[in-house]
Amino acid sequence: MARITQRDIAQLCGLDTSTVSRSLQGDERIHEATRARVVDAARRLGYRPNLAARALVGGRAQVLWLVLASVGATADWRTTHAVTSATESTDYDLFVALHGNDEARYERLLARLAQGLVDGAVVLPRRHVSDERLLRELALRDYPLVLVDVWIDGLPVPAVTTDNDGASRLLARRCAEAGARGFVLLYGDNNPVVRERTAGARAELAALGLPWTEIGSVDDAWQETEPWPDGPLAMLASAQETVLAYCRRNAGRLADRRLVAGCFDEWRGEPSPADRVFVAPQDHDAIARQAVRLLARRVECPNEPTERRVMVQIKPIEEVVPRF
Amino acid sequence: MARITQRDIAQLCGLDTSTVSRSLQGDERIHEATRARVVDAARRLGYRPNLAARALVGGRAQVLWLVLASVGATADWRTTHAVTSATESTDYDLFVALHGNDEARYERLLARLAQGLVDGAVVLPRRHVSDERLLRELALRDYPLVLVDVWIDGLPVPAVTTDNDGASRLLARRCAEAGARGFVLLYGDNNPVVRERTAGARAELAALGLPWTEIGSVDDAWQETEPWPDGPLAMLASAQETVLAYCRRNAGRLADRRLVAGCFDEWRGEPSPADRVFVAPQDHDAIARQAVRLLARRVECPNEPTERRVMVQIKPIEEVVPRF
DNA sequence: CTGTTAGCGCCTTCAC
DNA sequence: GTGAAGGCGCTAACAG
Repeated sequence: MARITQRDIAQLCGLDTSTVSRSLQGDERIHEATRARVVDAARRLGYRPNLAARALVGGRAQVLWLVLASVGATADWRTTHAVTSATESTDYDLFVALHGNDEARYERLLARLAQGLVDGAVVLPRRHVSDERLLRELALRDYPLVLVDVWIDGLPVPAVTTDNDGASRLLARRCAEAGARGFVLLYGDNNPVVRERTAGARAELAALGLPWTEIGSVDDAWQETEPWPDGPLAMLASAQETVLAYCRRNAGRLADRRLVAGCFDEWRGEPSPADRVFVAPQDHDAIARQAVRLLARRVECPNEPTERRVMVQIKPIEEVVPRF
Repeated sequence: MARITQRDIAQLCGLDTSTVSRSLQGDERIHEATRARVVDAARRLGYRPNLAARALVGGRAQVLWLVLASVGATADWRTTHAVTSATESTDYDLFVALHGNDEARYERLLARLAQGLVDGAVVLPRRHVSDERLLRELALRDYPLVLVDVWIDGLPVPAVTTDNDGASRLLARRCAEAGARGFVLLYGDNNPVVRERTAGARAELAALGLPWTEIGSVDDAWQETEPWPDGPLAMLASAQETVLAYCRRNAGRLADRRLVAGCFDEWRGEPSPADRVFVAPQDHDAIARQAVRLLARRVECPNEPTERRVMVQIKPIEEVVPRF
């Protein structure tokens, strides 16, 4: 695999390598005939520019990474494809770096970021992170990073996420409009995202004057400090699974009440204990586009101050008809 | 993001950059004290080697790619994770390059391969390939490539695949042992893999003296040139879906016969028209390991002749109990 | 319009 | 044991 370099072309054409370089870049100043000769020779020789050399001199590799644990879950590969597509329209190439939640692999990957072959990274943070030392270190160096879907409190890295507050309010309102008279909030408080969803629902329900209870774990039962008005009960959660698990655990109490359910992203059409089901579909494509846009800008204008958080609206809330 | 280079360390320590370079590589000849000083300074300054420079001088980037269309399908992300893990134990890092069956993206990706930032690639060929010009071109240059799961006739690139012939024979035999007296082979002939599976089953059934028919498309009905012996009928295919589709289309003819089914990889426990179901699980982990091993060797010993095809045995055939 | 020169960051002879 | 020098392939500033 004898590597063909610009020098080979230069020799063949009786030119200097710098002329070859300029010709290949389509430099205005080069005589059209010369350029044609060079380009032709390059093609004939099967010349491929050496990107390592280019990255070295340019200080840029025109490469972005998507760093995430794995691509098995639906949400993960959707994001993966969305980010890949979003990068299409830029001057960058995107590659996926998987760490499989393995500590060593994660460290190794992040270490590679600041080593000249990657200009920036979209990071899907691990769910149960104890120590984000490495991300923090990169952030300190102003290495271009963008988080998606989730953000990490205290980490000075921009994040592109759903407007969880707004989405949660919409979802609660739709359930109220469907007649719900009491609300069970199953978002939990494991991370900033679900806390924001809880807060949104809370605010909306307060405004509507409807009673609610917040459940930390699907195993907890809810309390009505004073009896709630008659009428359907709404269960709101991030995921379908949570709603179903809760209904299963509290089948007894729920047996004689009509139910409404609301969750994010999708309801996969399993038998449902709720009469009506509403879904708030996150706009993963838009999130990916924004993330890539933000990242590219951070790479190209490192000094420009950057938004700390970009909010993306959900797609219109859908009502799903569950199969029985 | 002022990049720290070996020169910074050299200045700080009052040494030459070459000494720094050697110290950082753990060169034997360097005075232990010097080495310690250098390593310490590097750590304090937050030095990260520039991999573009290293790739340039070394001619190697220590990077491998997995090139595939997408990671949505189960088989694809399984392979992705398997290849990622298999690379763990090598000196290479692996990144995933997705082309989404988009012609332009595919070309751009393959073009990048021979450009100094990637030492070799595991390629999961596209299913419906008209023109593998680019792969052929890379192969011609002896660029290190390895195909997995599938191979392409006439393409001089090593492939790591299941021993489809052997697997298919085993599957046929198990169905015969379960009492099947007639066989419908639904593998089709779209690609070399399924042709090999057809051939394997054919050979086994000939040896067992059992009758079979080969169906090109699930829409075709089968012919018994002379009536088959009484007893259960076996339907063999690469995927569960094919078996189910065929049974659906031929529900009438099959209604009064007992059925046995056999397929590759998995049977996802849907209601089944067959009493007994056998699955030949491909060993994706082993395939990935072999592929990475082969690729690494091709990168490191470019002149050494390479195996054209590596066959991996399936895992033991499983009987699945379908839910009704 | 094109050649000369210098340098990106690192590694590797070759000297001392 | 360490320094000096050269080069990997490419680009950019400066000449002419």
